[in-house]
Amino acid sequence: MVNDDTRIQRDRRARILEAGLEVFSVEGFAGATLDGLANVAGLSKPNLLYYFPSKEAVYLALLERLLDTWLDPLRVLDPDGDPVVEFLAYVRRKLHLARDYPRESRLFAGEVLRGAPVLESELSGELRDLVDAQARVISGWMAAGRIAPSEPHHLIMSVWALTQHYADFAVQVSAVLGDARDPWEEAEAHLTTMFTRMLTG
Amino acid sequence: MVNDDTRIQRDRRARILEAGLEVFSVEGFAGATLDGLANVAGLSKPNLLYYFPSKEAVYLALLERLLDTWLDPLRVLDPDGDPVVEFLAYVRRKLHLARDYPRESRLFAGEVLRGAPVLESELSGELRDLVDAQARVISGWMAAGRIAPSEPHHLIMSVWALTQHYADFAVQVSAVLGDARDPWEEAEAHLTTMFTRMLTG
DNA sequence: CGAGTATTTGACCGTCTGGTCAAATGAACG
DNA sequence: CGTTCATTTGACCAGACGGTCAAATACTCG
Repeated sequence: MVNDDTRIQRDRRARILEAGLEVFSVEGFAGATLDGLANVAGLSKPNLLYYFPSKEAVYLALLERLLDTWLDPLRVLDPDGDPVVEFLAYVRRKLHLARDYPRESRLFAGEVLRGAPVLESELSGELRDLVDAQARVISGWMAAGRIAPSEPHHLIMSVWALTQHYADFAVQVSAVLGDARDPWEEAEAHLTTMFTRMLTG
Repeated sequence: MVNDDTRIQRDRRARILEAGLEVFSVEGFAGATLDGLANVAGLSKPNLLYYFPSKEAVYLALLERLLDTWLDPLRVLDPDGDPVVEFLAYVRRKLHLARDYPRESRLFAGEVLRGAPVLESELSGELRDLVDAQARVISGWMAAGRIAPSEPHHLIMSVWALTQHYADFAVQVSAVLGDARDPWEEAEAHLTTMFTRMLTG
């Protein structure tokens, strides 16, 4: 049989990964404890270790699953579409990803902050290739005079920086804006304005 | 006597803070160990604890010192200057701060990522007040039609996000750009372009 | 049911960690 | 010189941590 995972195995693994996301994204890898992890997952510590061989294995499994999801929005840039529309759609997709999956965003941020000891190879492999490819699409648009010129790699990184900021620095954003305002709604308007002006020169 | 710190005390405290910056900014608070800290500082562990009562005290002292430095560039916005020049100067100052003090940037990022348990009060106090004040200056410029309209708080946060990104996610930036390019030089050009277009509509 | 397998757990272990303490060493100064 | 205070250290401790293990319990299926 290809899939000999029992119903229980799938359920437990899912609960552990969910707990890992919750815990690692706040406490970081070093700050998280197996006991805490097991607690959140609703399992005993040895029981958790029955499904994952170590704390690091949980962390690794999470990061592995993460990168794909994280890069997905970038894959969809359509070279034949309207450049401004296409790019703004990308910005919005990325912002919504940060809004809907802030724990994933923080997990990723924590990993990269610490020098990306785990993700390093994927960053200069998969990530770089994808960015290069999309940068070429954007370069094409610029060369055709369809959007204002700028450096495509930095343009893409700007999207990451600006969107993830609202998830990773949520506490700071709240402190600055106050509790009455909706950061995400305002962020969408702000980023739309910002990138529209950036692209239309 | 007002200052009864000996020469040795000043030297040791400085070395410990320097070591703390080095260690905390990479490993985070939880990941750092007193032994590691003492090692980097060139002291024995009990000796370090002779100058700071606990690991947390070192971390706290670092953060306390940090916020002021961190907000300084924002204080200098001159309402009577040319808006675009003033704002771009702020962007450049902030970018240079990130370039010259990446460890401080990462320390701050790590703290906020974890929910800012230590800095929380300062964020909704000192930080918020300063941002509000400068946001009013920018609002004034917009009302006078001297720069294109946008939401001032988000505009300021955009500067933070974009500049600190190059320090906090340095590994990722390097991975994307490759080793041959100079991220900081390119960043300055890119951010100048971006904010010029943003401000001039 | 019963046999066999999957799952769960309490008890345990070696190591690391933050922190203490008493004793040793060093500097300053009359 | 000797006294006094500042500094440094090796030895130590209690608790937390990651992880193991053998035994107990639940589940599956003939």
